[in-house]
Amino acid sequence: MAQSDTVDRILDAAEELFAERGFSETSLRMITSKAKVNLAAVNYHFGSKNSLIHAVFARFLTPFSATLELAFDELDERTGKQPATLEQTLWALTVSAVRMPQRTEKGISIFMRLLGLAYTQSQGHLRKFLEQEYSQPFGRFMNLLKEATPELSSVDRYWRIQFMLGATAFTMSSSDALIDILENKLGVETTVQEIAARLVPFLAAGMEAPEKMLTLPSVSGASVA
Amino acid sequence: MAQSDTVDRILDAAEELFAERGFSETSLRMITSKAKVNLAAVNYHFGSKNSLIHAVFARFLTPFSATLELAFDELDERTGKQPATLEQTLWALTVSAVRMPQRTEKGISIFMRLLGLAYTQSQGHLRKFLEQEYSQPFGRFMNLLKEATPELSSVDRYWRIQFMLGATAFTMSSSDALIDILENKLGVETTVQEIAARLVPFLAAGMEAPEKMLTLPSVSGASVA
DNA sequence: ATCTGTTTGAAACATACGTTTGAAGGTGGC
DNA sequence: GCCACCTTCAAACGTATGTTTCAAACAGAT
Repeated sequence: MAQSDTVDRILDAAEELFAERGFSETSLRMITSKAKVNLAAVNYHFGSKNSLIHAVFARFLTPFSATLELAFDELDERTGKQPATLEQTLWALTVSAVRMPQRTEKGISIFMRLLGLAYTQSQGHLRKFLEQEYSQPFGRFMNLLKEATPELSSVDRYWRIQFMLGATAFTMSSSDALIDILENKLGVETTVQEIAARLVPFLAAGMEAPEKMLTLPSVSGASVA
Repeated sequence: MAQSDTVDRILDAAEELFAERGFSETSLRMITSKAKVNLAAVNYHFGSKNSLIHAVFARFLTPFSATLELAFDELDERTGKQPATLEQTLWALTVSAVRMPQRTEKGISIFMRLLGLAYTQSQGHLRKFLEQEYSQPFGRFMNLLKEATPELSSVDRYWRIQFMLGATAFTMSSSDALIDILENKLGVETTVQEIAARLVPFLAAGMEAPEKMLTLPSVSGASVA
């Protein structure tokens, strides 16, 4: 029980601290002291701080991508020959994320926040690692989106997918703070699951909006259709 | 020409590096060497690295918030007693951002990326600084949004505003990379202005989506409406 | 009980950071 | 010309970081 204990304690502490403070802002000493583990243990078990970051992601991303593949399989089966709808596709993704086996009660929000950080804090090594490890389910998701929105031009689809990713990553990456603000302002308590459930209709509606292109006034005289 | 030259050179270099790499990942030595300025100049002219970050934001946020107030004034005048529509409000914001006097051609994307970072890299001091300096135009924008979406519950409006902010900040903050990817994939060239023009209909549609709340399956049996 | 390979521990290493110092340059006013 | 002030410069300071070292502790097998 020696090894796995130390390794897991490091992963737990690192996961939480990374989610709270970001990668650069979290030192190995913070991690090891929170994990009640010797400083050298990180480099012994993981080799480097960057590899530790990869390990933190792999620990939840690998089961997640497996769950996701199953959900997509199930979706393919259910819809048969005709393509899945946009809401079905988004919902499959959401359900997979929410259903993930959680280590702690904050598991899901840590998960989301880390994904957001991965996208935002453009750490080159992390992006490379994620791309080469999890490109398959990602590509499959993209294909489903394409089939679900045949009326969109490729260019519009491309940008709207970015908008979706942004809305999701951004909101989820600050979900804790945003939940607190809402509680203080309106006295409403919220879970990450509820946020996800609100997000899906928003994204689907934006994705399926008519393709009217507005043109920007070049200098003056702002008028709106 | 001595003082202003050094100060501006520092601000230019800092702005670009912060946008590229984030705050913690950018050292004063990188900034001063890019600006071809002595290391001590930053602490001499700005006092500290944090104050430099504030100065970088103030330099573009102050004129922007002035432009924005004017755009909102104009909008109020044009719509008279009845509230502005959602698209009008978003459009006023977009036009103000795009019309900002640019120092460089990349000005607008740097501007967006920094705003995104400010939201994401939860640097306590930055958030505090922005809140107390620019709360007025922000609050005014929020009020316009509220008037434009009277059918939304407060909670839904709150979350959908976060979704909008996320889609915008995220996309704009990576706009350079995303534009490159699109060019390589589909051979289409894009400007930041075009992205903004595509963003507005997406956001408006998402904001005005019907408020159906989907419920998440707790354990198994994923079925979608 | 002893040996072997693995894991922990305290300490040190080299490096990078933000900041401070004090002298040297430069500039305008008198 | 001299003085006062502002700005630049090279160097150093103290601290924090990721990583390495090597001896001690431990575990399981023989």
